[in-house]
Amino acid sequence: MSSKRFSYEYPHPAVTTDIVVFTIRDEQLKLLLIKRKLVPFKGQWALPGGFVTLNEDIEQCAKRELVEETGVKNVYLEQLRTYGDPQRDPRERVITIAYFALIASEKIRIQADTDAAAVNWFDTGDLPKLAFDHATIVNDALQRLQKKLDYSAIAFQFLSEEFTLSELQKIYEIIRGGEIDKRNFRKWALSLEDIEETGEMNNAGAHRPAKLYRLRSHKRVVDL
Amino acid sequence: MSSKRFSYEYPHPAVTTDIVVFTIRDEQLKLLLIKRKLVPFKGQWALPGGFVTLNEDIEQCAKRELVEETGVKNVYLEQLRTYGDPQRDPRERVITIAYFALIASEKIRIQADTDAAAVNWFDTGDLPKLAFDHATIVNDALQRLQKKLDYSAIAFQFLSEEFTLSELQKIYEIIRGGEIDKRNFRKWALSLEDIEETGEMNNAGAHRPAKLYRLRSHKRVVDL
DNA sequence: TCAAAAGTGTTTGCTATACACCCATGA
DNA sequence: TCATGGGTGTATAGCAAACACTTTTGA
Repeated sequence: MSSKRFSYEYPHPAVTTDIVVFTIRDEQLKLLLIKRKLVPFKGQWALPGGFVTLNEDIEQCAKRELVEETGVKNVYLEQLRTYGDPQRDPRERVITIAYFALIASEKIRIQADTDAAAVNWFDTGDLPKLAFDHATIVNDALQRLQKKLDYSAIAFQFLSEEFTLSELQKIYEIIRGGEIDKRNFRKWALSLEDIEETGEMNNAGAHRPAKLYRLRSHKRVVDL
Repeated sequence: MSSKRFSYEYPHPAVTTDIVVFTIRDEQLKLLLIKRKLVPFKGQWALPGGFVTLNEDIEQCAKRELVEETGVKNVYLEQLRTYGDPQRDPRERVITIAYFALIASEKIRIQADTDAAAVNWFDTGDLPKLAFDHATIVNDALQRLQKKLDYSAIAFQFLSEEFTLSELQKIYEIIRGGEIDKRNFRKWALSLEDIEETGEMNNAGAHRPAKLYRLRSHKRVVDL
């Protein structure tokens, strides 16, 4: 059988990565999905991802798949969890390492590519039926995102280098799903060690211009 | 080649689980290691673990390997992280899903088995040189353990069903690596929703007997 | 009666929350 | 001049930290 060239003494599962990419846009938390071009689950929406090749690191694989399938790059990426139910893929045993990615919406231009028939952003409150166990993965990612808001500076990943405090507050409100008092929020934000004024102002709209801020540590995720 | 019976169209990495098992004993945080019987790293100390078989869930695999190699069962187990550096195993591409386990020291009777030449508990402050990238994995597990102390009831996993507040305090002191004020600690512990007196006392030693407590939720890990 | 661990409250500072008005700009 | 979002301070309550002595038991 010339199509089965890779042989092992013991059975080996296939290994993939899947990436849960979030952004914030139109005042909503959005999730990036692709429409599958191939079986199984052909035509259904799924997380971008794909098989780990033999000589690439798994994080590299996640980044590569993301570029290949959606055109998205330069994201904040962290490992979420590995899913290994023996039945999770109807083809063969596939273990997937899920990643969790955040990106500022201005940095993106998505485009469907080789393995995807379409790529789109979905409101996290209104997702289509997902292929495989991707609904579970998305749930876990949402929980992780919410928890991490409280003890890390992860929210800054949704903003560009320079941002106003109102923009930052909006991020927290959208992800937490509730209003936050403006004065208390600003007091808290300004007490963070690694936030600083740029000196510039954001003149946008018929209202008082807002001061611009940046992270001193250049958008690294910092434990608070 | 009769020894290579498993063939695939694309290369598949091997997948293992490795388990970082902690306990507390002799007032020290201890880690369970096995001495490798086989190459590579024959004779070196390593985390217990082994290959995922085709039809078992990865968590099942971790539990099975733990029993097989060390005789340890009924542990608290959670997934830590997946490690996939292409060079981490000299034999072939091996991706490992690391787990993180805690057990009360009284519940254990360890014993070396098929794949291990020896099994032993090591002080986490004084570990031998470890095989593969296991030193990295252990470090990650230690960090996770310390962080989780603050926002979960994970420390109870080190105790048996019934325990005294002094025993509980000791756990926190050992893992944090510092003394804690007794009155403040008790105030905090007793304010936890799911701790309750058993009514029994612990008459041990030439001193005042201590009240015994238990967790209402029977030692589930609860977010605080 | 001594040694050894169990048990017990109050004060103080910090941090989170609640809350309402003036400011600067463009249209 | 008006609509829009930007910007600011104080009072209160709840939580974390500091701190020392009495109690009960077995040897």
